[in-house]
Amino acid sequence: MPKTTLARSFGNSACSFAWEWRQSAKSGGWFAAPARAGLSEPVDFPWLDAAAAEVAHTARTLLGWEILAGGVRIRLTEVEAYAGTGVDPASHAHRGPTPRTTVMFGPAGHAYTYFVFGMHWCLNVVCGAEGEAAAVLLRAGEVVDGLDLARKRRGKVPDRDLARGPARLVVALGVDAAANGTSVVDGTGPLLLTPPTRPVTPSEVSAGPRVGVAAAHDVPWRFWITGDPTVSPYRRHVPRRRS
DNA sequence: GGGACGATGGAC
DNA sequence: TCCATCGTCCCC
Repeated sequence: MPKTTLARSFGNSACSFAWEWRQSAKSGGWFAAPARAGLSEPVDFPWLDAAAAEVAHTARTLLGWEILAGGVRIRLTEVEAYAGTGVDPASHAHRGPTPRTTVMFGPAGHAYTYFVFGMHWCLNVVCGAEGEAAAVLLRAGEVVDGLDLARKRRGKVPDRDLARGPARLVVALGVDAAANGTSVVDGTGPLLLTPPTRPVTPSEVSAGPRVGVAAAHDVPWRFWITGDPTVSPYRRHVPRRRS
């Protein structure tokens, strides 16, 4: 499936909606506000292009979609958008392709997994045009099926915490590096992404800065279902203490 | 080849 | 608030 088709299919889903982006004169930070129906999406980021903005659109339309793996089904409640080379300084693909980010530059609808802090795995869905290297980080969700299995994998934690955070979500799904580069849309890999059982409406969605990123820390490309208990807490980037 | 640091999570 | 722990990537 071509990348552009995948992105478009998300946009045409039941949870498609339009937003507009503005910069607050008071705080200087970016925020997103719902736009009138039928209004095309304005792109206000001076350092972003239209393709990059489409990643953010794809990310928020993924809320409510369900990711299935290893007998556990998770309804996505929190995601983040990351754009490609030379566009988004917070993206792994920002400086161009590397061995690690090869998958990001490949076909849409494939999983990009990466190892972080020497101990955790995180899961992205590649999207956008071929070579664009855009991806959506799956940050959190609600376990809607395979609860016992998820509990077994995550240990003794409250159910709301089973997939409350990108690394926790990966553990609950039981996936690792083996999923890297596999399709999440055609059933040939360990992961399968399916449309919402409970659609998410625009009024339910909040947007804000991405968690823990140092660069572009004010870009509101984190999207979550407002008030959902499975959404992870916001934490700003903390610079490493120098020895 | 060295070293700084991270799209985190869990213990205090 | 602190820090485990190691792959990645920049830089010398």
